[in-house]
Amino acid sequence: MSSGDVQTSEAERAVTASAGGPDGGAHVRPMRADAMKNRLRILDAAEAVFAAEGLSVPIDVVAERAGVGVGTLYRHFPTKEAMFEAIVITRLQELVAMANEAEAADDPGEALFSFLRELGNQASTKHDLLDALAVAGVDIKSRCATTFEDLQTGIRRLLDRAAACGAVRDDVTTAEVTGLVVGACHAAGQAGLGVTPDRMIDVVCDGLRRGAGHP
Amino acid sequence: MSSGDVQTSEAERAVTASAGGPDGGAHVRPMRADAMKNRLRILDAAEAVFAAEGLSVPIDVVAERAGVGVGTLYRHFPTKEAMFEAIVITRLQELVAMANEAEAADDPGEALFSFLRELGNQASTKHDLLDALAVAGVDIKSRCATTFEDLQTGIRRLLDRAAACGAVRDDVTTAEVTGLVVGACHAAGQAGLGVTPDRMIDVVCDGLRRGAGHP
DNA sequence: GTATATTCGGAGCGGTAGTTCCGGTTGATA
DNA sequence: TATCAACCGGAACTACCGCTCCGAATATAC
Repeated sequence: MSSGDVQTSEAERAVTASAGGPDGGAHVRPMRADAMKNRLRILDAAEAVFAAEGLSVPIDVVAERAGVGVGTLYRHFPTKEAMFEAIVITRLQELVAMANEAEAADDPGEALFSFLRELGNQASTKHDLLDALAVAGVDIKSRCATTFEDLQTGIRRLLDRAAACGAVRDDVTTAEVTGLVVGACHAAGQAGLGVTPDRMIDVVCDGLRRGAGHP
Repeated sequence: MSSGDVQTSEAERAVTASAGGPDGGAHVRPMRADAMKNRLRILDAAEAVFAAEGLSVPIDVVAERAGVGVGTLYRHFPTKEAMFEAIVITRLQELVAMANEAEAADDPGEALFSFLRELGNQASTKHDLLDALAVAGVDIKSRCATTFEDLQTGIRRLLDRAAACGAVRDDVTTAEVTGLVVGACHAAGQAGLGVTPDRMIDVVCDGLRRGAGHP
């Protein structure tokens, strides 16, 4: 249950630190006002642009949208991937929290299914989250790895609980379920064939229901 | 029913033309022996490399594997995409033929499901096919478009037939079914999480079975 | 054997994208 | 207000990739 506290670097938490007030460590002088303003603008721009275009968007686009030069951008984030992680990790945390909440629901089956639907909504709305989930497991590097494992754990709990009460089949893995949902979103993301992930996820949920073994 | 005859350019069919013997048109002198040998080596290398690495592989890799320079490669194929199409289109044609065969099967439901399983096998084995199917509908350009539409039609027939006899639900589209299968393969293609598409496609098939309306 | 058109090969061009560097600017401090 | 460290901006550097170009090599025809 280490999903609550997150590893954030000194530089990045400086925003909330000086925004929320003086924290314990006084040895780091607060960030300059213009620097902090720019940092927030960069984060806003990055969130919007990454959500709309995904990870493949050039970094200049983020800089332009934020009204900032690329140099400024690299002052705040050592690399493009670091910036990407800063955005994605909060999205993952939201999902983790959602999964933990769902665990308290009465109907284990419906708890799993509604979470999967929400996962589909998020993944098809935020293109960067979709990208992150699609390659999760490839490059296990980055701070996202921990949070992603938390998400995996949360989904596994939902899945196990639903399987234990016979709501879904018990021979599917967490990776397979997430793979199906993320895959559906990936297909839905393609323009030109007018497909929404909703019905595809319905099909997946129905498929999970079928063949449920021991009630 | 135009899935049998395929549009091939003059240059590309020259291989089979001069290999099989003199054809009708005598105004085109047969390709030089070394050129033909290289063309075949390029096609072999391209198929292997694209299957293993997908479309994103640099063209130098194909050239190196074929033991030729990139200049030679571009002599035979005007662009990288053309080479890619030359490989993918035959794969698509195989799938179209498979879909047409499946239409003659006794059990419409099982015909659809076994085809989807085979589609999954192909897509997860040949990485280039997966790439092509994943972006099908985005760039409707290229000669693949026609063949891809043939494939869509074939799948639609299987789907309609299965829905008509009540084997599967009747509210899903062809794009959704292919999206689910291709999405599953996409997830399975990620190394590190050890997932095969088989069981995911099983889940999809079960999901299609459920909610079948009018038998 | 010679002539010639065809083909080969890979250095190089142009464009893209991530990252660095440094002169100019500006907010914080006294 | 004056001083200075921190910060800004974008030109430039590096790496990569698709593609072109042209002198060298060679298969084919006579």
